[in-house]
Amino acid sequence: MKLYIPDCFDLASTLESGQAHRWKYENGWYWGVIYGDLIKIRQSKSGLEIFSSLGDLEKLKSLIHCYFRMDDDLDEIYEIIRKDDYISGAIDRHYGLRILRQEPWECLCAFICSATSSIVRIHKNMESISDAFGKSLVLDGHRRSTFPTPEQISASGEDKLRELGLGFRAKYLHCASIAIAEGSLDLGELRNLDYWDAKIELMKLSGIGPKIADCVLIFSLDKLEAFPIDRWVSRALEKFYFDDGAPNYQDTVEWAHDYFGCYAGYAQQYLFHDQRLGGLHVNGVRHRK
DNA sequence: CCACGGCCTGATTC
DNA sequence: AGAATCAGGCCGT
Repeated sequence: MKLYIPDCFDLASTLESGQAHRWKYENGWYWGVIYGDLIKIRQSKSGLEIFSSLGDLEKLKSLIHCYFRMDDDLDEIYEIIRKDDYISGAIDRHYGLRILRQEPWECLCAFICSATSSIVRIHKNMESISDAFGKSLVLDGHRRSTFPTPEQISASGEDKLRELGLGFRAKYLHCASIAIAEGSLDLGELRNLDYWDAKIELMKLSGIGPKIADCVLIFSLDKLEAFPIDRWVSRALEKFYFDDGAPNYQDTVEWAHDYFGCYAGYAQQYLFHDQRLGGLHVNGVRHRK
């Protein structure tokens, strides 16, 4: 299937800016599982080419539109957040990077796994969880698994998650799966709350602090003012905006709202990605810090 | 309110 | 090679 897309879209930087954790790049194609469907996707001059394991193309078309937030008017967003030369440079270097609208439960799990971990390990954790509990899918000889439901995970227990290599995060993930399976938390409902109220609800879960809550809110629950502050963003803020060190987490988020406005989260994603890439590669050579 | 140690374990660094 | 250090936080004290 071929899909027309807005001019302002870059598949690679969108999928490789650390928001989503189950995409694999191979020979020009990105492979991933969304909405219980294994798909492969690539970008060409004319649009997106997509192949699906289920083959319901009309449905897939609207899901892709939703997942990549094609309705976001990036040029308008850029205009609002382009407040200075630093953010402006980051925007220009990663033009077309979109925030994703991921499935909330999978997104929550991924960021529970992210605590003091590394990207590689998060990806492995997510694959192990899927392979252990999910449903098998096949496309062009590639086999992947769906991400399991809260019920599938809660039925199994913390020990199993530890065996899968989650470490101390196993308890947090297991608790979250129970909370959602038994209905004491409805992630989808959080879309109806405002940013701060939704954040409070998420942080009632053990193991979910302000940073992970912000990631779930921005990457899956439509709160584009969420402003996750991790090491990388913190580094960018101290380098460009706070000579004497950034204030505490919440005050910094409020500062971001005042400074960048309602799309502060988009600003965060560009700062994050730019900082991470800049730190990883200087003159094409990988180095630390 | 802030500072600190501990938590699991695998990847990366030295 | 083998040992240390670090990695997209959070919790309890």
